[in-house]
Amino acid sequence: MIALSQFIKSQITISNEDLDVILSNFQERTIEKDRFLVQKGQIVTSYYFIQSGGLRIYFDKDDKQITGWLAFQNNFFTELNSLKSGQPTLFTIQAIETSIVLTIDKNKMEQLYQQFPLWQQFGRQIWENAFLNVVNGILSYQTMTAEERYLTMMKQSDLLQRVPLKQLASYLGITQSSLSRLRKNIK
Amino acid sequence: MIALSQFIKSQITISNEDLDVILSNFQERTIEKDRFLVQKGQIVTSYYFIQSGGLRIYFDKDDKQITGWLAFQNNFFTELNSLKSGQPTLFTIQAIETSIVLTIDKNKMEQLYQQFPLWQQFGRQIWENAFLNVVNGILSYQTMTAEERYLTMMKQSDLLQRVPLKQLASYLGITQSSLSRLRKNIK
DNA sequence: CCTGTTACTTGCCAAATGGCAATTCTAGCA
DNA sequence: TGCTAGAATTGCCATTTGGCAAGTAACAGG
Repeated sequence: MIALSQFIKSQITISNEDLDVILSNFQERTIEKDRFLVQKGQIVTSYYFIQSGGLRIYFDKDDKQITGWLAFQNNFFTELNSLKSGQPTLFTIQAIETSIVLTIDKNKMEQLYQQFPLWQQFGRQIWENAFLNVVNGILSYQTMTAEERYLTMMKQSDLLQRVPLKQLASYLGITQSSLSRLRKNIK
Repeated sequence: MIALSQFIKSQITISNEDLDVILSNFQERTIEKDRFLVQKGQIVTSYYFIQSGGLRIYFDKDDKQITGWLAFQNNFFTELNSLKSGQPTLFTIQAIETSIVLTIDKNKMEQLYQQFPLWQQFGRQIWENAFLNVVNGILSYQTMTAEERYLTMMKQSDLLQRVPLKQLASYLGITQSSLSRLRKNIK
């Protein structure tokens, strides 16, 4: 759990003892490429830290899958809607590539929040950062062409080279054919 | 500050004594229609609760203003990028309509976080909710046409009736003429 | 009431994107 | 090696959106 330790320490100043208590609440889980961390209909009860690999979150619209978000290693991730509401999620979380995920139950998380005020601060900062990321996503729709969004996205992770085109296309808000044509122009 | 009290109580269970201490750190400020709460180049150091009215946040792209987000009464709001980084903001926050805003300095906020762990929880929940809102915004770009986004947006607040068309257009990620044409079709 | 400014609409045409289907490419597997 | 299913590309055409400029409407100030 070195990656997670470092990540936490980059956000808050915490003693090793407290850190160990916190880390002991995480469980390691390996998700093979293309397999699922969460499937639609399930109730999401955990937060996830991506130790290695990458995940995509998508949902079914009509008969198509819409990729809503992509997350890569060293990030926290979950489907917050279901987690907060306790309702079954509409989303599926799938591994882009075999990934190691550290999971922590939301009840444990709440418990740690109470136990360590510093951890509550950590949680707050995580969501502030997540918020900033998503806001940038919105801005990209308001100010960039699909082509610019594509180029920007590809810089995020070289994992994306191996993601099927149609998954990327729906993430960019365009169709597979359009993305294919865009890509031809770029070359 | 009744609106704020109610808002806080809807999020956390807090004693009236603690609540009073917290409320005493907020300052009321009235922003006339079209005037600015924050202007680009300033360093944002406060969080804002909109007691009444509505605000828009925009930035200059080339010679145009891009409306990045709209916020209405009973919501917390700030430009988090500048607030967290301490760098001058690229954004301007303007009153759509004369608004009463309760401001709290980020240092005071941090202090309260330390003093009341419950308040830290409040802060976390605010950002979780903000995150959810913005994620829904992203989804609307991935799954809805500009027309659907327009109709959805108009349901948010009747304040929007009075917002100039071009501000709405940039928020939707389209041009003013396109929105004008859309609107004609809808009628 | 006039005037100037700003907001909004519209026409024209170009560019971007979508929808659909046929074709080509690719990678895994018998 | 050859087959096959899924992925990606491409062609054709319709629709949406953009860019620009001209025209119209709304509104505030003198």
